[in-house]
Amino acid sequence: MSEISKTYEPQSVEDKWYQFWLDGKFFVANEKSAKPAYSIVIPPPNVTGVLTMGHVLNNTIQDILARKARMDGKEVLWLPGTDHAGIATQTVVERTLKKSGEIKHRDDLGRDKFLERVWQWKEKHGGIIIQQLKKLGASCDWTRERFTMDEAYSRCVQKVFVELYKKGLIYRGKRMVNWCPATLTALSDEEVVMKEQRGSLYYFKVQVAESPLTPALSPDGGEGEKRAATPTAVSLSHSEEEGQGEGDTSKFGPITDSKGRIWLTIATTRPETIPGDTAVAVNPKDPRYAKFIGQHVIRPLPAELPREQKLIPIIGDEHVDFEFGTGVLKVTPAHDKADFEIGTRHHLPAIEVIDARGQMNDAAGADLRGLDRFKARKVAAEKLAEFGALEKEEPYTNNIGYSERADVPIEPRLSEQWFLKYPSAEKSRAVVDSGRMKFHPERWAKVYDHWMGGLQDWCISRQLWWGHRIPVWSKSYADRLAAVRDEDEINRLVRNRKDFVVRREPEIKFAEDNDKPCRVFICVAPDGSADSDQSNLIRSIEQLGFTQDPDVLDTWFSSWLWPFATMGWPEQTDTLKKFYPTTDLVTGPDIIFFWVARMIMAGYEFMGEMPFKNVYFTGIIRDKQGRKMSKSLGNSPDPLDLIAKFGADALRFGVMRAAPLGQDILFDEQNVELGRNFCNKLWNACRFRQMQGGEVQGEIDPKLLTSDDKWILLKLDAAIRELNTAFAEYKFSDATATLYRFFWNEYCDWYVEASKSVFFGNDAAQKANSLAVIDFVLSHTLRLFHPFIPFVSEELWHGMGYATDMPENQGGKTIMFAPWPKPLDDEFTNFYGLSASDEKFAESRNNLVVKGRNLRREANLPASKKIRFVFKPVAGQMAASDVEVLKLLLNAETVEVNANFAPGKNVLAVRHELGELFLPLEGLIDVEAERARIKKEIEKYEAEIVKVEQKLANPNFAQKVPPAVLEEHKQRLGEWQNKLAQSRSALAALQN
RNA sequence: GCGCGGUUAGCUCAGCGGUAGAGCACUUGCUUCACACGCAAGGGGUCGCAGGUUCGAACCCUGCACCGCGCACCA
Repeated sequence: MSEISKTYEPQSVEDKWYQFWLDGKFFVANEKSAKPAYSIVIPPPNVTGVLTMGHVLNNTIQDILARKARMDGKEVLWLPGTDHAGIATQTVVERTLKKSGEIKHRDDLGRDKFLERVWQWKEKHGGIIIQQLKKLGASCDWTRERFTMDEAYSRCVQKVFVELYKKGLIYRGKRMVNWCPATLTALSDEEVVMKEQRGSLYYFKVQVAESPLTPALSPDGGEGEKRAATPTAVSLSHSEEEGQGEGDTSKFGPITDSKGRIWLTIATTRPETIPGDTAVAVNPKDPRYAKFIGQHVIRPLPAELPREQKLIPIIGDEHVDFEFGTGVLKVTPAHDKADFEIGTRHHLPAIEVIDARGQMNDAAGADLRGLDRFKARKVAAEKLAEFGALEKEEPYTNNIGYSERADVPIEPRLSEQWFLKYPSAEKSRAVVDSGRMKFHPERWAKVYDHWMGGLQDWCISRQLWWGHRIPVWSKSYADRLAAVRDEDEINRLVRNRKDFVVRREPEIKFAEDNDKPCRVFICVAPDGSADSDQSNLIRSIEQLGFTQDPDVLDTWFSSWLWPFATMGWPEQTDTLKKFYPTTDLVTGPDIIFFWVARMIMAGYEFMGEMPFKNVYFTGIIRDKQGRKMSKSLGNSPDPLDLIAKFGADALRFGVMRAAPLGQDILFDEQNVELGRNFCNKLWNACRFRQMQGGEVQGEIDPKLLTSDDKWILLKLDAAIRELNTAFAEYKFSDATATLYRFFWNEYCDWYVEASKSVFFGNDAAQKANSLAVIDFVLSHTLRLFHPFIPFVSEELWHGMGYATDMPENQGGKTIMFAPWPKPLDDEFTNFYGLSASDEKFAESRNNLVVKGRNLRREANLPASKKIRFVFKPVAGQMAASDVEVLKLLLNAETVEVNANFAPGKNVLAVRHELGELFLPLEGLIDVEAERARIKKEIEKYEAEIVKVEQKLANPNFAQKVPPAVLEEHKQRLGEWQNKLAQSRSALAALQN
């Protein structure tokens, strides 16, 4: 520290050291190192993203772990990179191009041109978040930075696709998917969030087509039928009075009108899908409706169809809950997941009535055609009302799926997509259940287990352009014979290759199926280079008329390979050998299914081993009011602004202090301010040391240790132990709290203040020894701080000269590799004669100081006024050095030690285990105030004594309590009684 | 509906079987020669409610209430 400024100025320090670390290649991991490995892969942020508070939390923790591991002597790899983030990036680029007026839709550019623009965007913005991480101090090995669309990475994705395709785990199917009408792509179940939505429940009636021929249709003639045929039930209104309360199935039921027609009432939230209904379902056990199974109803929409095309069957299905709604369910296999399943069970046709954009198509009929689905809902209800079929519309709130990203209701839609049956699921589930892989906090293991227990196949294809294009080429043939004509050529092309799969759909049976159309799929892993074998193969199959699937893969289909695809897989690289499985993964619980679970499965499937040993789930950062941080709320501070204002260390420290294990964090700028103040305190404490002059002192002379020296060494020891515990449990907020308490309260407030009695004196040997203690404590403390506040600790490490004291590779060059402090061992404590009684004495003396300061305050004497104290030791002598400390800390003119002091009038007194302290007031005291204070004290002591006495009086207590506890209580009682006696005599003295 | 968190000082949170704690905020006094991004002293809580276990409960058990989250959903 050549120039010693009064306050710490991070701006002038941080960039300098970051560059120094980079230049020194201190972040670079060596896979050939003999040191034990520690590794961590960054959760790759979106390539076009900017740093958020969530990133700050997450990456600070990773940096702390990485830096601590280096100091522990580990070979550390913290592997950074970014994710291509399919939908997010494509949307951003497309929106920007639209805004600039360049295009109206991405089709205007075409796929290749558009992708070119995305790449340009990536080159321009992709570096931003990386630069921001550097600002934060992240010690990633930037020489190994990866991107999920790097060429090598893409090859991994393709290889994985082929392998899973070969195993039959990836398949193509027309299924009900979550369709996003805004982004026009399918989504996985995980990308759908349920949201409450206010709407209406529409009740409408449909006529049973077989009525009014009722008598012939009911062979059994049960209860329900009677009701149906009862003339009193002709009213079409289901008034509320009819029902007998909730769950009363008599509330609804078939109704026969005056013409003998039977009507069923259906409740729905989506009348616009009526044209897509292909059945009406009732529960076969429902007495009201069971007899109608096998009959038909007349579907009211589209209205223009002839009657015979409106007939849809009434089917029986256990899925129908007869307590809910009217007990009659309309079945729309093409637009509802549950209905699709019913449709499959009953071989119902599926009629699509809503198109990809969420608009009604031709099949929806003349009334709805071309309308948006929500508009169509209103129109459909109006139409039903017009026909007299709408019985009522009541307000209704239900949960519906939203596209998480586009924030619009998803449309369940039948669509041909690629699906993955998850591999290695059992092993992946077991590894967490058994505790071999640890989750912190542990409770997430249960969430994980639950999800793993209900795995649904993963829809992996997306109708986007930005991403890994599906490596499958296909060609349709009108009949099998046409396919056979190409077969020889295909076989020739793919002979002796392992990186391909050929499949025909549907499977062809010889002879009889010859005239059915089929498709041939060839799945190839291209390697990207222009004149490779694979490229030739692809060229050849394209010449045969095969075309590549236009879809890309879900972003997470590349992310789930991150822990090994970034390390050179599929080669068995030295990096993989050294650093896989990784040690810790630090991420948010919101991507436990998206990412964590899938990485575990990929790890087992492709590496045969778990990808990480520990997973630390951070909390979610919220604002002061507990709201999630979001751009639209504007409640998300820009971490870079905070760094500019307070410094990166301050931000790190503040966030860590506020982040208890796995709990959400209510973030407030005050946290950062606290961090800033703390760094400044550290700075100034070091500055104080510098101002005492002299070289770094190495040797501590045990003979010259003061009680304060011994105390602070013991406190340092305690702090190291606490920190180690906190690290073992991933409790970073505990760690920062310990650092704060140790450094600010114990070291600065007590030790440094006490040491001034030495520095203001003139015993040179004693001064040198105190400096040696300070240097010992500070050089350890800076190391304890380094993982949390790397910049200021490095600055001070050099500025104080501690670096020069260390071997080159162990702190001599950088604090990054200085060894993590060990708790003091027996040899040390014996040599320096440290014992628990030293600790107790110093604490006791400090307590005496507090009491003395109280006396001064009670007497209303200004802190600056030098006054005389008299100390009457209870036994033996107090060391002169301790008396000096008393004098200094009490800001006393003098502390007179007098074993025979007999206080006269107007002398404030306080009794203490070390002795009595007197403050002669020479007539300045406010007697009344003092009496009031003592009376209050007496009340407190009396209350405490009653509490303890009651415990001791309980006969059970003495019998059942451990002896130590009993003894402690007895002692405590004695202490309170002593204090009480003192206060009483003090009160008496004042009455003189 | 099932599950998971939470409920402790004005605020944010520790404590998880033996004298209720921290930081911030608040009050008072300090331009004390490292630091006003500071120093010193202080006020403030029947630990959500009701039972139970125990010599003893903020802490363990059982219910309940409220807040938050996740999963599954019924039209």
